[in-house]
Order: sequence, then structure tokens, then C-alpha cells
Amino acid sequence: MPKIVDHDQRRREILNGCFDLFATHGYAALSMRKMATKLGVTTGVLYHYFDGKQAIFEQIFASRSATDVAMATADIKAGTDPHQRLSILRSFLSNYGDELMKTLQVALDHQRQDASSNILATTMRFYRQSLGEILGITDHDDQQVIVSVILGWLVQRILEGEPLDVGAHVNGIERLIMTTTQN
Amino acid sequence: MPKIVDHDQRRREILNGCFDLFATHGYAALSMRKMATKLGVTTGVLYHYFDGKQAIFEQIFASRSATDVAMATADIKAGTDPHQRLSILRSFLSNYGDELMKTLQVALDHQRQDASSNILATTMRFYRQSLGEILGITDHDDQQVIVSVILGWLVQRILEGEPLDVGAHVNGIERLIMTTTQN
Amino acid sequence: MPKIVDHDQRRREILNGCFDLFATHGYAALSMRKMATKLGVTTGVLYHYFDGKQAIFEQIFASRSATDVAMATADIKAGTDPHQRLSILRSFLSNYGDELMKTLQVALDHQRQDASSNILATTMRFYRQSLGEILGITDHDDQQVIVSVILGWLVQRILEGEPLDVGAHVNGIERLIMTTTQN
Amino acid sequence: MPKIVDHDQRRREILNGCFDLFATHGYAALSMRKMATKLGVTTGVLYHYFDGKQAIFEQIFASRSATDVAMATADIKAGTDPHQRLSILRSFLSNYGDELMKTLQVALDHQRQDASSNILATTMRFYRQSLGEILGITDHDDQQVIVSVILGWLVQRILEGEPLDVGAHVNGIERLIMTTTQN
DNA sequence: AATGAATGAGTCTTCATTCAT
DNA sequence: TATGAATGAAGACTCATTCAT
Repeated sequence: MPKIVDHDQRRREILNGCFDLFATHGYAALSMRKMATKLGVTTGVLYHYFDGKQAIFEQIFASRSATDVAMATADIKAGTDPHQRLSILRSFLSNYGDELMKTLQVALDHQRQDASSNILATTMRFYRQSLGEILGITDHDDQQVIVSVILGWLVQRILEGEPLDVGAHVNGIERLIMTTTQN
Repeated sequence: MPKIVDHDQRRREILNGCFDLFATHGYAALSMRKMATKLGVTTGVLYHYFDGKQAIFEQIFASRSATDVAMATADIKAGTDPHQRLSILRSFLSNYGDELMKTLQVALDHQRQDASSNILATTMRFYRQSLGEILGITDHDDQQVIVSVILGWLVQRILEGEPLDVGAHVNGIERLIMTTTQN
Repeated sequence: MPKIVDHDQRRREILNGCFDLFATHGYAALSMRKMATKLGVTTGVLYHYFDGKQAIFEQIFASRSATDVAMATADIKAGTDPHQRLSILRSFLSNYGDELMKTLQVALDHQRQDASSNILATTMRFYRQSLGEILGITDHDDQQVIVSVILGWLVQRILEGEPLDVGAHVNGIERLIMTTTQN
Repeated sequence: MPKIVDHDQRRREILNGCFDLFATHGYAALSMRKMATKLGVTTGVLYHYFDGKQAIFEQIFASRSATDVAMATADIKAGTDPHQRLSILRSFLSNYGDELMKTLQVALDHQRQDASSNILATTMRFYRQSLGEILGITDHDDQQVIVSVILGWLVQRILEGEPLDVGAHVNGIERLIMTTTQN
């Protein structure tokens, strides 16, 4: 009878533990040793559950980018009134800003790690469309600009080291929606 | 008899050559050897002119963030008519988008190298104010949102691997300016 | 309730399965994991039946070198006419050349693993005498040279990657026998 | 002015030092660390002069297999009288047996390392032809058998751990030459 | 001013082996 | 009897940095 360990469960735990580490240190600067140490395991364990550093990194990215959109749509879909939707977007960004920031950092690393991969372009399109649906915006240009506002908000938070107030940005998004050129 | 070399001139040449390399590969993934090879010098030369990798990186960042703002203001200051100002912003972003993207990548790396440094927060404030002056915007919140639009535009360009059309974003900025809540 | 398994039977099966693997990959390059995978068992099983990698290797070698000589004598003993004996040698080499080649490879590995062991010297003497009896040659020098012809045939086969025609070598052995200096 | 080191000279010294190590330990069992230690250098030095373990190994093999044949032909070419030729072959094998043995061990390793390479087959053909010319033997089969006698002599020496007397083998070769079927 | 040889700690990864179950 | 999770040392190789020349 083998040691009783739920293999997949353990994998997911490790992945979750790695996410923050990759986000804060960056792919190249996070060594397997440091990763193992911070997780309280040995390097051997990491290689028991994964095929290597790159594999861990990719699985983290894949699982997180899906999770984030799911979180957003789950929260926001509920509202139907445009005003209500914005209010929900505001609290979503407030609550999950840190997580989104880390996902963005991991995504930027991913791009450097494998510039030829088109998974990021695909993911961006998915984010854009999801946001469009959530806010009821169909115009492609408007979607892009609003995504930019949110991404820019995250980048400023990264660069300054502390959260920016989300209010001004949601207010900006509202004005963009109201002045949309499509009608 | 020492070779006749302008020490500072040589330093600047090396720094200029390194910027692209750091922007493309990232701090951790760019080795001194690769750096030397791409620049056509030996590692010894790099250590003759600089105190090490970290020193090179910091001097690059310092010199660049100043340069970029100088480029922007030089181009834009001229215009006084709001319409004209936006038109100049558009062509500035078109022309220097790639350079700005690289600066952003280096800045993100810098933040990871030394999260405690406040040089980035200072720089961001400087950018924000400069942009405010250029576009004639004094409201702090509006400045933040417009900076976000530009940063978001750069991030999308990074993540998708190809330039986004700048028109939609400048148009968004225009709408943000027109609907400003101040005054 | 333990599974009904013939312990020794299982051991022999594993040993037989390992022989080809050791011969093909070499001692150092054959990991226990690969061994287990190729045999369709787990590493735990290998350590249940054996004391470790070195132990498996030595038991393989011991069991094989006995087997090979048994094969040879069984086939050849029958013939008494010198001509007949050579003909049987020829077909023996034809049929078992691949197996002999593998045994040689394992023996060469064995020598590197434990150069101080004298089992190989003993085995060689045994081979030599067996061949002498088979071919009716008593002179020690002649035995050595004829063993060399066969070993050389195997080595050329190894180095060239494909079987050499055995005819020329058996013919050579015949000429060596006919011109023997003894008597 | 750089440190004064003759790069190629140093390379050759290191290669020469490695030859015995590869021959005695085998490719897989000789680690770069052990190699460096035995040579009295650091691993960094090995990577400064070579592209890696495989590269060192291949260069050793290439340089040695050429050297060996050169040694043989240089020594033996001189004699024209068949009897004299055999006498020279005898002393050549006596003197260089150890070196040839090591070359053979390296070659056998090489074959396991890269079975698809055809350099060994080419080398074997070269050895065969050289030996044919030296001994004045043109028949392909006879060349093969005589090469086998020498290879077998070397293999027995490897397996037994001590040199076999060369006399019996040279005598065998003589008898093979005298009874050649070609004429 | 400039070279590139040298170092030794660090990189990712694989290994033989142990052991709780 | 059998599993496969876990370990820690060792594998090949790269790195930033130093220094004799």
C-alpha cells in the first residue's frame, strides 16, 4: 500500500505556493532551490510532481489566467444595471487587485520566457471580450482602451509599490463608456 | 602610453548599447558575457568602466528615464492649442512607442531588483506631472487615469507582441479630457 | 494475505529483463528508474528483490557468463569430426552472436566497475578451456589466439554497428588449427 | 596585455590528461568534477577551453585514433621483408599495447555514447586498410581476421587486467598470412 | 586601457536509495 | 508484497567577478 497522498491535490498546493514566488521574484531570479526552500520541500519533490521549472511556470500561468477571468465574470455577471455593473467592477478591482497584479507580473515574465507563444495574445483577447460583455461594450476600440485603463492601474501599482485608489479609474471608465462613439 | 580614449564618452556608448539588451532579455537573464559579446567588448572592459552588473543596470535606468521625458516635452511643448497637443501626443507615441515599451520593461525589472527603492515612485510622479503640463491637466486623478491609458497601451503591446493602433487610445484620452470633472 | 509469488522465479525474470538494458545502455548510464520503467515495475520492487544496483548488475553477469558457455557446449559437444565441429561453431556464432556481443559489453562494464575482481580472469580461462575442448585444441597459446579471433569479431561488430560475416573468421580459425605448432 | 597563455597548447595538455581518465573510468562514470580534480584545475577551466563533456570526449577520440595509426605506420613502414615486418609489428604491439587498449576502451564508450555516428566504422576501415598495407595483405577477409586477432588480444588484456604475451598472437598472424587463400 | 584565464558558488536537473503505508 | 513519495548528494553546466599580464 502506497503512502497516502492525493497526487493532484499536492500538485495544486505546490502550484498555489509558487504563484506568489514567481510573481515577486520573476522567472529567471527564482531558483528551484529558493522555490523549494520557501515551500518547505526539497527540490526532489518539485521534480517528482513536475517536469521542470518551465513546466511549473506554464501551469501556474495557465491555471491563474483562467481563474482570474472566472472570478471576474462570476462576480459581475450578476449586475444588469450599467451603474450597478460599474459598482461591482469597482469592488472586484478593490478585492482582487493584488491577485491581478501578480498575474500581470507572471504574464510579463511569460512573454519574455517564450516570446513566440501566442497564448498571451489569445488570453488578452479573452480578457478583452469578457470585459466587453461584462460592461456591455461591443466596440473593439473601446474595449482596448478600457482594458488599458485597468492594466495601467495595475502597472502603476507595481511600479509605485502600493495600491492606487481605484475610484478615479472606475470613474474614468464610466466617462469612456458614456462618451462611446459607437451608439 | 595609454590609448587616447574619452572615458565618459566610452561609458555612455556602453550604457546605450546595454539598454536594449536589458530591455529584451531582462536583468536576471542577461549575463555579463552575453552583454560583452553583443557589445563587441570583453568582460574586462565592462568591469573597467563600471562597478558590476547592478551598477550598469542602475545607471542605464537613471539615464533613460530622464531622456524619455525630455523627448516627450521637447516635442510637445511647442503646441498650445489643445487639439494640436493631442495630435502631437499621438505622433509622439507612434514614434517612440518602442522606446517607451523598453523603458517600461526595464522599469519593471528595476522594481524587482530593488523593491525598496523609491526612485520609481519618484519617476512616476515626474511623468505624471509632465504629462499633466503637456496636456494642460491639473487634476491629480485625471493625470493618473491618463497615464494608465498610456501604460496600458504599452502593456498590451508587450503582451501581444505587436504594436496596437494608437488612435483609439488618443481618442480615449481626448474624451477623458473633455469630460473632466474638475472646473 | 500475501500475494502468491514465487520469489526466486520473480528474481530470475527481473534479471533476464535487465540483461539487455545493461548491455545496451551501460552500467553508469542505466538508472534504476529507467530500469524499473522498462521492466514495467516500480523502483520499490527492485529494492525488494535485490540489494541495489550493483547487486543486480553482479548477479546478471554471474548468471549470464555461465549460461553462455552452457549454450555453446550444448550445441557443439555433439560433433566429433573436426570439420563438423567447425561447422557447428559457425552456426553457433551466427545464432548467438548478438547475445555474445551483449555479454561482452556487460563484461567490459563489469571490469570497470570492479577492476580488482578476478572473476573475469577466471571466466576467461573457463571460456578458453571450453573452446579448447570443443575444438580439440590443447595448446594454451593456440587457445588464446582463437579466443582472440572470436572476441575481435565481436568487437568489430560492436564498433561498426552491424554484424560481420562470420565465414572469414571461422575459416581463419580453421587455418590456425591446421597450422598448429604443437604435436 | 592579457595573461600569457598559449590557448591551443593548453587545450592539448588538457586533452592528453583526460585520455587516461576516460579510458579507465568510462564516459558516463567520469564526472566533470572528478576530471577537473584529477587534472588539478577547476571545472570552470574545462568549460573555458571546451564546449562541454561530449566535446572533450569527441576531440580526444579523434586525436587519438589518428595518432595511433600514425604511430603504427611510421614504425612499420620501414620494413620491406615480410619477416622483418612481423618483427616490427611485434615490438609495436609490445610498446604501444597499453595505449591501443585505452583507445579501444574509449572507442567502445564512444559507440555507446553516439551509436548513430559513423566515425567508428570509418576509423575501423582505416585501421584495416593501414594494417593491410603494412603487412602487404590485400584480401579483405584476411584483413578482417587479422584485425580481429589484434582486437581480441587487446580485449583479453582489458578483461584479465594484465598484458597477454604478444608472441602467440603475432605467430598466429604469421600463420594466417602464410595460409592466405588468395595468392 | 584592455585582455581573457581563472575561480567557486550557483544554475537546473537526475540519481540511488529509503520508508510510511 | 508492493507502492510511489521523499531525500540529499551529485550530475553537467553557467555565472559574476577578479587579476596577472
